[in-house]
Amino acid sequence: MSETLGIADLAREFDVTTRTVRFYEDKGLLAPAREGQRRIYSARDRVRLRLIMRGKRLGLSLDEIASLLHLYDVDPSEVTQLTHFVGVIRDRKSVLQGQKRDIEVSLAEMDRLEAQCVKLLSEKQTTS
Amino acid sequence: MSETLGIADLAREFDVTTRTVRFYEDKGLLAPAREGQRRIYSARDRVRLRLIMRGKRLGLSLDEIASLLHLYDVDPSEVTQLTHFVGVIRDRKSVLQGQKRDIEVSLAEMDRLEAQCVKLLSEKQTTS
DNA sequence: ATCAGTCTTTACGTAAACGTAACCTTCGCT
DNA sequence: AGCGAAGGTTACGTTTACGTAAAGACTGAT
Repeated sequence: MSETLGIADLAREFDVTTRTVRFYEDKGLLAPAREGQRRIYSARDRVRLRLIMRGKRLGLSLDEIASLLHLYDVDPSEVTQLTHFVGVIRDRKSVLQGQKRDIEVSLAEMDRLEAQCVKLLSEKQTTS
Repeated sequence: MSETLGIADLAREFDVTTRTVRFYEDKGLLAPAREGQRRIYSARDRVRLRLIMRGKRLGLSLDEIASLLHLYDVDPSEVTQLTHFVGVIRDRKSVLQGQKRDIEVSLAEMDRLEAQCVKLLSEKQTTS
């Protein structure tokens, strides 16, 4: 019983298909080790897949996710790179803050709608 | 200078193409009046398009947006419809709350990364 | 009248994110 | 040795959300 993590294990853990995992590898989002032909996934790969899934829930494209993942890989040694890096991060932050606002607005609307419905329902109840 | 709002006006206002606006009509998301052949958009159409754009920013598919828009149209007279309606709203709310959480986590990570970079940059500055 | 500009319908093209199918290897059993 | 399960590659199919092009209609201005 080896502790190596195969593709099926990983897919099961994140509730995706093996096809999806291989597709992400084609896209350069994952780069598992190989034991002969077979893919072996490390803890780092799991972290990456977790970030990918979060990105997807946020509505990012795989390309966008790829560039975000790349942020974590860049060796932060050059000042120019670092400066650019900070810019990219700030851009993403403002996008995320905008999305958060949208969500809060939508949630408020939903609360209003829900309250209206509940009220209507309770009225129907009492008159029945 | 008529006050009627044509497709180009609407498209410009929301920074989309006319193709997109017509596409949304095909999908049942918009239903503008007609003056002969030409589409005339009302204030209600503008509100709808605004909701559509917000849905898109939240990563919803057009089909999901359609069903949400439909929620606003339903005549809330039937109890069964109302009950179902409330269920749909609560589902969407939980999805949005999850997304909000994801965003907060991501924002925290970005803050961390940004702080790291700034720190590194200031170190490079002092040693230059 | 015509001519540019704006609108219409119809329809084929496309990029993204996988699904699905076909076919081959390898490993652990019995 | 043979068999099934799991993993591999290759490649075509599918859906979504439009882009883009073709070809005709209408409308105001010159």
